[in-house]
Amino acid sequence: MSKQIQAIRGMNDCLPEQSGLWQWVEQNIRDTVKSYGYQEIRTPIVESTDLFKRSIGEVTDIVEKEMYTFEDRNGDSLTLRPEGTASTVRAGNEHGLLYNQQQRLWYMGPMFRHERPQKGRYRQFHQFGVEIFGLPGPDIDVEVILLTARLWQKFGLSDKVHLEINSLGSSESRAEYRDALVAYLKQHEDKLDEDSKRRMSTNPLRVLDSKNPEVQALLPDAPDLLDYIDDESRQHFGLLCERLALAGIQYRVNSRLVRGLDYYNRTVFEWVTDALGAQGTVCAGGRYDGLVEQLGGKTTPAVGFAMGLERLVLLLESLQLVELPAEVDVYLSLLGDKAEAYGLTLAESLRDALPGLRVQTHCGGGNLKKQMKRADKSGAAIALVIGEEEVNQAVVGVKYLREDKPQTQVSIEQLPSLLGAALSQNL
RNA sequence: GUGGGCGUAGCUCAGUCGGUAGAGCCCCGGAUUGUGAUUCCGGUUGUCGUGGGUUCAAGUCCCAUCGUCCACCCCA
Repeated sequence: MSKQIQAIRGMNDCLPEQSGLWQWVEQNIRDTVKSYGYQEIRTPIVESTDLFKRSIGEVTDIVEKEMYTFEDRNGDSLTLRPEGTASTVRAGNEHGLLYNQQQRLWYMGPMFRHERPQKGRYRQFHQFGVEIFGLPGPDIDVEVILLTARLWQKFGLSDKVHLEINSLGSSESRAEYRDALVAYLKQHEDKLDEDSKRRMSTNPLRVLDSKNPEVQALLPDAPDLLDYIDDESRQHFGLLCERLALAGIQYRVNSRLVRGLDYYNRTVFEWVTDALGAQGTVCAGGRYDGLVEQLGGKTTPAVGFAMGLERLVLLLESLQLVELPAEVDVYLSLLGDKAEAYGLTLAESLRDALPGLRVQTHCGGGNLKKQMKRADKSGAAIALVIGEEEVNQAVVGVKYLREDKPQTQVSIEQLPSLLGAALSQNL
């Protein structure tokens, strides 16, 4: 036997056992964004490397060491997208969707980051995201948060996640704060660990969410981000908080919440769970009013978020909140050549008569015992039994696999209405 | 990129002091000529991740390597 080829590290197969839950999640997401009037945008998985360098920030880990970057045959540097916002903005600029317009867009699909895999973090992972353009006010910030809250509701996760919000202010006030923070940290440099010292030069704000207790101990006396934000941002943030409260959304202001990506300003938020180990952020986003211009478009306010679908699915699995219906409603057991030939066309006519009915036809022959085992395993509520007798008399045996009802025999004519009534909940 | 745990049947795992490889589940057959899920009986399943080393002898000890999981970093 030759050596088996395996999937690439950190890239997972979605097996039949899991695909049902994934489809359920995806369907709920599609229904939800539809109910807000958002439109889908689909962009390529591969983009110019420069797009991500310019948007995410040159010195972020994502760009420095986590991108799947390779050369095209003509020497261009291409990258498998590590997130969805940059591509959306690129497409929006390229097709004139953003200038002087309002857009409420969503996307869902695979993203790629070359990190060491661990629970809730994979090299190919999937994100659902929303990007809104042309709306500067806190009202739309509230709307996208409400949309996420509605999703938790649908998923039965409302009491498993909590919302943290913050404002980063304008890019100017953020820079001011950054200087103040660095000055403070410099005074206490002897107490900082290696990571924090490194962050001080690369992304000082991220020292704020260090997990090192000694570093954390320094922070209560450190300058507070919310003291530094500009008046307009303060007002924006005040309205955001007010309207969230009005909408009945529980939140916690966390003035140490910063986002890793460079392009955020003003509102940032995170939905966090403690049920996923170290990767507790299941959804995160914020405002990025400068990015469209940074990528060559006209100044356009924007806000959005991304949700990690693996984390979401992991959460749903671990809490066992979702009970999916069986994949099959009716299993057709066929005994003998005559019944086998007959069965395939009968199944087709049932699918014609009852759209939505899931019929599985037994293939491969075998005795009835074997076929009933298959029927049971399929999850079907009803097994139809057809042998030569039944074909000759134009009847079928109807056996109920999930309830205590005697097996009956009905004519072919009556079968669709009987199935329709028996399975009305599923159809 | 750094640290730690784990790789034995399709799956979950046991395997003592180094002495010729085990269980449960799954699957298959039978008890029941055409009736599942329950019960009983029988059966199949192995490059012990890979390569090297120590040894009379390695699943077991040592080294390397690959894979995987968890954590750090970072992020959804």
